[in-house]
Amino acid sequence: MVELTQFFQDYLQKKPLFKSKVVLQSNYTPEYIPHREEQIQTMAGILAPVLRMEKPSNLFVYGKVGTGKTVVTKYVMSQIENVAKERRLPIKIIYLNCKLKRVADTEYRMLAHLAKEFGIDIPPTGLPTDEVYKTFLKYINTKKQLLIIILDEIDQLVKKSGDELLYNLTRINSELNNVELSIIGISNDLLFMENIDPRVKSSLSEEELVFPPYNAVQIQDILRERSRFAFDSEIIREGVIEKCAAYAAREHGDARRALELLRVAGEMAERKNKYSIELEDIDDAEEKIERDKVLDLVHTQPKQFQLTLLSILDISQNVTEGPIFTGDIYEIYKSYCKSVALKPLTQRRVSDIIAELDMCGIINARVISKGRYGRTREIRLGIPESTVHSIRGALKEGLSL
DNA sequence: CGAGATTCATGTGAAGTATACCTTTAGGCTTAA
DNA sequence: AAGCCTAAAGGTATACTTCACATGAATCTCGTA
Repeated sequence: MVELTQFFQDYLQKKPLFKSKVVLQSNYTPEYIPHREEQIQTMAGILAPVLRMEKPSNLFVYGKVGTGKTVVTKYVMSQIENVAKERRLPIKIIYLNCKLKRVADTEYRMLAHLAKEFGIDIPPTGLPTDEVYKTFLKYINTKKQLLIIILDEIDQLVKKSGDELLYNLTRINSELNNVELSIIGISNDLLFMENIDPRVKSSLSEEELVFPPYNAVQIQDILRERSRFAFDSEIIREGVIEKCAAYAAREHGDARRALELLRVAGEMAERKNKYSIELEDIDDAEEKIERDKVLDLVHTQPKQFQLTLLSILDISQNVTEGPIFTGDIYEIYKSYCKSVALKPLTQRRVSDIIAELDMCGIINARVISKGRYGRTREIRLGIPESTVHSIRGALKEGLSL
């Protein structure tokens, strides 16, 4: 006990490594966003009419992960909100991430979530979807106002629930007389609009904005800018920023990843009682991020998903080489179900689950034909070999195996 | 030898089922006039 | 008679199952050169 007290004492005595950790977190909206002046300007231009209480065009934002779509959008929105508040303009902006499982991944849930923003409670199930529409519309139509709805990662939603809901959304305006509603769709998938009903397409993307990936130098700028607020200057060793940027640029210029790398590297260093961030901390950070990402994702998934993943991990450890096939997974999965006393799902369902795991990026699955020997998914792990073991361990523990 | 038929192991779509939850409604009970 | 509560009826969303059919290249079959 005494030792622990001492430990905490020491901890507090120690000069903290971080000056401010928030600025490195992914939900932080910085004041200054390097290399996105153009996009900010354009977006501001498109949305400026709201301040005159005119409905701005619907906007569609494209760009790969970590190119600043969300940050820029949120930034512009907060600016608009500020002005609106100052002038007491009845403008309401709602941000909604459609990817979050069990939050907004169906039309119904998206609406329910939207409604919740207005303080309307919609039950998790039971109501007809168009009834929810009516309730929602009726409520927002009671007051004259301008509404901007931001649908982040909208491609995920449409992939799951079809593009009908987009059509419904675009039609909302004609049902309302007090309210003008604009939609900002954000998509990681550059080809997203290709397979969409042309009617919807034209009305939903009246304006489009493309975010190109950052290059390594730009990411360095971003990192420097943020670390200025996050750390004292002497903490970051030579080459650290460069290395973070290089790691992140390796894929396609994912700034979010770069920032996360830097933050976690800081945390690693802090835990090692160091007062500086060195190159090796970045490598540790990379591994930890990968592991945490999967773990976090996995823990929030239903047991069945966990079991399926565990089965995949199992095989990949035993069968070091070569791809994994659905049938093998299903066999192992079933045996695990037995030992956890859980009713196994059908192979049909497990097949879908595997497809979903693929969507999450934990695994890479693709359908191949093995000719005479049938047809199956060829599955490879999408996570580094080094983390497999610890993930597997954590999974087993979580399932009390 | 090569074109077409077969075959395997599973993908995939549609339709059905179970469950959990919703609103509506009708009946019964209580209460107050 | 009005008001309130309850339980049944009728409806929906979601996760899952069942059924049936689709796939597509390795392999087989068999007619032909």
